[in-house]
Amino acid sequence: MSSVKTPPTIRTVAARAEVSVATVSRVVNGLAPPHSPATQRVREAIKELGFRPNRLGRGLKTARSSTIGLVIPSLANPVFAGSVQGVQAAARAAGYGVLLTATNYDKGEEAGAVETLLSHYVDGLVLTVAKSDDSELLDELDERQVPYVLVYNQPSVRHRAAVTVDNVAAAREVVELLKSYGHHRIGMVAGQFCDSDRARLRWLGYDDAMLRAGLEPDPVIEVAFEATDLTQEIRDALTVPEPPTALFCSTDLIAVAVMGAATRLGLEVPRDLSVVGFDGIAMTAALRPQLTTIVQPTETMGREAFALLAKLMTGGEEAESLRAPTLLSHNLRRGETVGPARAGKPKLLPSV
Amino acid sequence: MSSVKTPPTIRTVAARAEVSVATVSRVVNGLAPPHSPATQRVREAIKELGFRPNRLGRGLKTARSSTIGLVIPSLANPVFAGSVQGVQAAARAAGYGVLLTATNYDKGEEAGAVETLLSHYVDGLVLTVAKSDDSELLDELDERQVPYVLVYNQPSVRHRAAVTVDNVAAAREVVELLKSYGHHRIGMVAGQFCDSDRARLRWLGYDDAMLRAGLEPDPVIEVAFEATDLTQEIRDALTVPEPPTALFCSTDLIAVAVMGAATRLGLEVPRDLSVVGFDGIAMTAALRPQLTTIVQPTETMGREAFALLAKLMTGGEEAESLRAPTLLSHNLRRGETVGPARAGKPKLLPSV
DNA sequence: GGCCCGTAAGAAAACGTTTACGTGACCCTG
DNA sequence: CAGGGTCACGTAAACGTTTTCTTACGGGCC
Repeated sequence: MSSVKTPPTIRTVAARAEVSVATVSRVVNGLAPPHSPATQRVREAIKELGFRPNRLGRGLKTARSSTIGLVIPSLANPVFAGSVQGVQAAARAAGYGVLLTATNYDKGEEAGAVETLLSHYVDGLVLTVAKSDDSELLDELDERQVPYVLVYNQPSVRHRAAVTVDNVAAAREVVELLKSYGHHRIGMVAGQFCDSDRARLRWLGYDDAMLRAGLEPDPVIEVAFEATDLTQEIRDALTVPEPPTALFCSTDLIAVAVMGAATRLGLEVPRDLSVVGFDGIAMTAALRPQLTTIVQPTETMGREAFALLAKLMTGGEEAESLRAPTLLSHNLRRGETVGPARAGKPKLLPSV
Repeated sequence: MSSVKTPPTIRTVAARAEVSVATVSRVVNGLAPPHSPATQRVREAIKELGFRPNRLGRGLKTARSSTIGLVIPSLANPVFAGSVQGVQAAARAAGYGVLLTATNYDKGEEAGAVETLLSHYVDGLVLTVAKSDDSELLDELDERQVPYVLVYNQPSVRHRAAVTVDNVAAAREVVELLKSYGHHRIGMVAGQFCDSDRARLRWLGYDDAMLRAGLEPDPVIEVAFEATDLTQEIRDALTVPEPPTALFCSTDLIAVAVMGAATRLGLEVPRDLSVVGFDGIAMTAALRPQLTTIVQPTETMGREAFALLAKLMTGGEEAESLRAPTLLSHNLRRGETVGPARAGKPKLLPSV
């Protein structure tokens, strides 16, 4: 009665088609003569039985699982969700499964996550890590010859495969845009540098552009990535002798939080304060005022990353040449959150 | 030189500890006497060699992969990202890997995705599908005795495991809230019903509450899930003899788009139009005005779903009793997008 | 002291594939 | 027609585990 019928194996098929298992395997893998009578019978048998090769068996033999691992800081940030979507789509098209893990911006978890994935025998990894330069984790992957591609990380060492935008250049563009609107005091709000080398690179671009423009960079306002209420931080940043008239935020999520804080402080964006983000997550386009930000092609980055990884995994001769950062082009979206620099000091609402 | 050292197997360990492979296996699985000398030696050997059991080999033998499949419509909607995060965290804690697939709201892809996952020999599935009631896909899973748990879906048939909120009741609450603000003409903006039974249930609650309150339900304004510019649709909906003074949106993403459209039409929320969402995605709390919406405990739902799935997979006796929808409690967040019903007809900006 | 039972550990057979190697059958060439 | 070469297919040995069945070894009990 409750007999669970076990799925057909290559042997069942072989019996049905009256051939050997080897022949079935060859047909499945496209190594058999395409029109021989045996092949035909095997094809029929496969169809009739609904046979699907068992990946575990195959994996055991070939030492590959047709599965890749994907490590990201958090799904709460849509920018990562975008790349995941891209990786996943590309992987599925190529017959790969995607094993997902989030690290919650915790460096310790990164290593654990990778270890777990490797124990699942993934064939390669797509990673977004905190730091991509002097990373023990990446060093170890290099040593163990595990193929991997970084996304969003922009390593300065040349032998790591990565897909990203030029964070430094993009940040410079932002500063230039703000300057063209007459801003002189431009602040930067960023996630903790130690948790994200992206934040650091964006700051580098900011700093460089400020100096180049003859402006004095403000000390960076460091905030938690997931913070949703930044009222206090922004209030503090604006109650100084010469408060910034514009804030460049290292992510869109932070920018949205900053805009919320501004409203709560009685400021109007962009009249009293200009705000610029970085990432270009979809929802910020629907906001009023629409966020001015650097748009990254998140899904494309994911697809690109998988494509690269696929090449690394098949391990061609040219693999070495692939181990270098790929820079995709970004796009400065001119939204509605940047306006002319305000002249006087803004009046803040008292805190409740 | 380029010799890739192959990872240690159970046999390597056995040799090193001078025991049989069976003993090693037993130690690894905790079936060996905890203090026998042999066990000690095995433990040492494992540590020294850095041995990790090969899941493929194990899976092949035990017919389980300690991997589950996760199917969601899209990662672009943070509400799904939330549940993924929950599932993933719980799964990892339990030693399971998570294979992720997105269907892009495409019913055809659902079946394909599941098929792919099953070919990876996942032990169970966590699904968010378009329709959970008369679904061929779910019927087939039932028949094949694949353990699965639905998330966000709220099947009316009783034998399907699911974790969700009470969509109907929540929608009723929304209508009641709006009514308490004096709204009589309340419109509903929803994703296509055929693509989401959630949208349908929320409409059901809306419809029921309207009738019960003696109000006349408007015809639903159906929009695409991913639509970002709804200006035209909202304009049309408001240029009728008696336009709605409030719009209940079936998702937060739609609500944000509606608010954007309202601004573009020269309307101020909530003065000219009240807007309510559904989902409670984090960013809508940071928006000004803050969105009034039904908050679902997304991450908890994910965790809960995995917990349920785990029980189903170990297939206890009591498994049958688990196959029923679990309703988690939601929360009506009173934000700033609902105000008193506007008396006159709003003036819309002309289209550009 | 003989018997039985419980416990520890080994031998070996699976699990579902892929693939190196072998064996005919066939064709082509000289 | 002999010889070699190609091709289609079969045989069987892996891949790394788990697990059933044995065997061996000590005690405890009468």
